[in-house]
Amino acid sequence: MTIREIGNYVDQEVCLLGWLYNKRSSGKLHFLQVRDGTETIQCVMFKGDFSEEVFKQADTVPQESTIQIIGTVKRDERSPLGYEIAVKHFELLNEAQEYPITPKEHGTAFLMDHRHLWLRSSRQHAIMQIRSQIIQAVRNYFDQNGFTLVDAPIFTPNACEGTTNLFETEYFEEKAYLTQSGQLYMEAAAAAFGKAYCFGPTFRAEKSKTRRHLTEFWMVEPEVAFNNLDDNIDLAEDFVVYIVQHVLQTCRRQLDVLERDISKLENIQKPFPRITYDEALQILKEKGTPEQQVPWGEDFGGDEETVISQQFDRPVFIHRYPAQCKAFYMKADPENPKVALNVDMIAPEGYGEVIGGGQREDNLDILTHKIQEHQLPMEAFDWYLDLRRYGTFVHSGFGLGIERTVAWICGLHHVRETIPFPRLMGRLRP
RNA sequence: UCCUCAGUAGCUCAAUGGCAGAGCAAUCGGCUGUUAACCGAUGGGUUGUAGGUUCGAGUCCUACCUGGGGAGCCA
Repeated sequence: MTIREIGNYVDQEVCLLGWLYNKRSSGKLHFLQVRDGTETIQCVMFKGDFSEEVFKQADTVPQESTIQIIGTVKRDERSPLGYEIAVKHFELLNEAQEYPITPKEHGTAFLMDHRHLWLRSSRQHAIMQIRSQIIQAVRNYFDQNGFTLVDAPIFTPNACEGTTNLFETEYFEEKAYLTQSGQLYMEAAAAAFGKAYCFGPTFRAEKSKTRRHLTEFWMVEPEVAFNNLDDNIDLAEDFVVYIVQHVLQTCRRQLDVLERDISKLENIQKPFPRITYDEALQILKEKGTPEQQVPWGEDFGGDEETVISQQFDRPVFIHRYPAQCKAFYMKADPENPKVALNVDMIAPEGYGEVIGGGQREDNLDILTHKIQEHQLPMEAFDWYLDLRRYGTFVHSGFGLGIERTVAWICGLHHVRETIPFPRLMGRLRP
């Protein structure tokens, strides 16, 4: 029996193993908030039902002590869960030492130092359950739509985009880097399986300190043979709607705990607006401040993304950025080679870029030329160029950042709360 | 890397250059329906580190360390 399924046990006697989350006492009555990992329930003890010692003990149990409760499940409107347990038997299995996280407020640094304990708190508990459901939705979606899971390596011999800082590590006699994307490998997978995706951690050694950045984060990256840019956007749109609807169906209580505005999520239905980079610049011209006027050719910053996303009540796709600010593998638009066939998806409410992707360059000569142009080591990409030598094909894909998606769906201010043990610049512990 | 703010009790924060304090937590007592319960009492301090100015520094100055917020880059 877990508290999550307590509704099936009304008026029955149950045995509950858990931890004391909080307690209130009223002289002849104790109210114990007990959590078992699934939920928290109020357990009520009347003085007359217990010996002097046991009733006294229950009043002095420290927070987070391990306890066993035997009692009867009652429906009760006064209890937050709608049910409570009338306790018949109380046993202290382990008395906890003084618990550092109290029901009062704490600072971010203190909570992050105690992340291993903070995960027990109701808000963090709700966030992790939503994260788990988001990941389940990701897997369901691809599994049900003919994709094959193809795991990409974490050790890589070279930078696949070259520019950003990578974590370097020793690999026997040579240097290796922690992956920043599985994309190049997914292109190989698309040629082998048609529809493929990978899901795993990625690493960026950038010394960025913002609420949207982690040094280690999880990314899901589908890649599909014979999809062009429009097909790719269709896929991303369908995928995001599926994830949000799945969370709405499975995590109502958790969204409640987080006080998330559900109506904002119910809005997330097809179609999402699709605008070009040039149209996005036009929006900034009309709605942005003087500082937010981006000259053609430059990428948007967080503030600019927010201004653009505020014009819409659902995620917005921005496509065809200037090729000069995008990676070498992006295919240029045949109708205007100055722009790339890429797409970013900006989440609403200022949550920023959640998806980045596009159609890949499939021409051997053009791709070779671009690698030279970006001054990347040709030998590192020899295997990658093989994909254009042996049956090249139109293909597209994208990467979705799990933590930013969780932050958006949960309505959180900072991505550090969206992953169990965040890795940030200057934070490696716990 | 740059800009900016902060560091005082276990936690969150006060303290005009002049006696280092409150709420919560802890400990003890009270209360028969509490919802961050409430009421009373008790204990709790190398004011981030090193130096300097001053009769006197938590407070002013210098350097360093740590953390928060923001920027660039990105998912």
